[in-house]
Amino acid sequence: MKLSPRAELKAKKQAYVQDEIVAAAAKLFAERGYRAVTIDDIGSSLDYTKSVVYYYFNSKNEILWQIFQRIYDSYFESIQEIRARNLPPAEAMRMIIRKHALNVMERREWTAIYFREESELNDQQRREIAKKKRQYDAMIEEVYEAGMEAGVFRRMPKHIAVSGLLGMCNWLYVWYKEQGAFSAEEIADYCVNLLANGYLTKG
Amino acid sequence: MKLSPRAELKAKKQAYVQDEIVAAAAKLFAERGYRAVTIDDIGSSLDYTKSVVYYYFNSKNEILWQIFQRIYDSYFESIQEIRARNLPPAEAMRMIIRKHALNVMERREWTAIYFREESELNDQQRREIAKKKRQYDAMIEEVYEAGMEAGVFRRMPKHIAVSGLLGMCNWLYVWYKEQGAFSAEEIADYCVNLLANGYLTKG
DNA sequence: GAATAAGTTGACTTGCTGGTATGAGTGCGG
DNA sequence: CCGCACTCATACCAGCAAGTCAACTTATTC
Repeated sequence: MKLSPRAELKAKKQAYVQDEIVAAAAKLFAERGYRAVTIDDIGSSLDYTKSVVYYYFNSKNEILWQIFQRIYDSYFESIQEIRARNLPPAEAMRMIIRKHALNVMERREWTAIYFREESELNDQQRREIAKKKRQYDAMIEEVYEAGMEAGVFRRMPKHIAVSGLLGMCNWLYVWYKEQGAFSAEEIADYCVNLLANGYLTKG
Repeated sequence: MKLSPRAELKAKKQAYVQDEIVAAAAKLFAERGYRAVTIDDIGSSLDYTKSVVYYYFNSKNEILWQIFQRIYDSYFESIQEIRARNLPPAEAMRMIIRKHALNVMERREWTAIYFREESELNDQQRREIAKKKRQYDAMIEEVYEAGMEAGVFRRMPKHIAVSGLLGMCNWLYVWYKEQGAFSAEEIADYCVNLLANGYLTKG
């Protein structure tokens, strides 16, 4: 599909402003919760009026939906990339956990929305997200299964294992602070180690 | 302070109805989010009118605050009790994790509210809860510290360790289903084991 | 059975918020 | 220099939800 230079320019600007708005909205949603944030708030935080926001988006829900899609896609790609390398399970799992933890910390706000505001989506959106979450988990469960078969991972229901492992990482969105004493990388490494070997020093 | 028999009866009934209302509210808040639930909704779910709810509570916030206090207290007591036994760190930590995980699963809905709706509290309430959360974590960090000094726990920043351990447990409120294939006890045991020894089978 | 207290009702107020209508300013293409 | 598309502001509306209130009903006590 060809676009006139004019239309192209328009598309580019619109994409830019949309990004701006989504980012501003995400920040506010994460702080105060979706319902507590008004379109006015979102606009004001960028020195726009409400109608600017409505010019770029049809509804508040549309903004939220964008956040969900973008955050999910970025998570999905990260894992896809690791899986594509066909590494042995132990190596793959280590990288997945590390990357997942880093993603959570780097995108704290978006992640918080992703986990907290699911009930604000409509039925269809919720179904879609639920499906994607299952896909994401399933990818990692496959790795866990392979690890168990290779005898290198603890034998346990893979769903519980993966939910547990990801759980520790996901929780980072609650307690990780950028200003903290440790960098995201350091924390991610601690998590990987803790999950891989446990907190006990046996031997 | 002495109460007349009449006042006593009144207090008893009020306490009962308040419990009912708080429980109903918690269920709805957990499902749909605090802001999305109206006082009418809460009342209707018990075949009361909105006015009845306002007869027993002064405001919507008061209901939420009750939920926060009650859930925190129950968590706190569990840990207090374990700590009071002065067990060796490895034993204590195992019991703490197990009990914490069980608490999360048994009180899924209340826990969800506790973690999701903090932003709906006012400043003073938020400060109070933040303080209590720090206290709770600090108790467990002490155990972790003792374990490190005894040489039985992996050396790492205790705050990261405890946040990680509790994180896996806290996340249960997201994925644990009562109807699932495994009981809360089984899942708690898997978590304890995974956290203590890691997912790798070295040795 | 009167007096008082407890509990309940439904209509009302009030403020807010998502979304719309309309039109004014701006700048590019011709 | 005109006209059109694009961008954005102002004013507005409809609906909703928290909280209030005075009146009413039901228990309890003496």
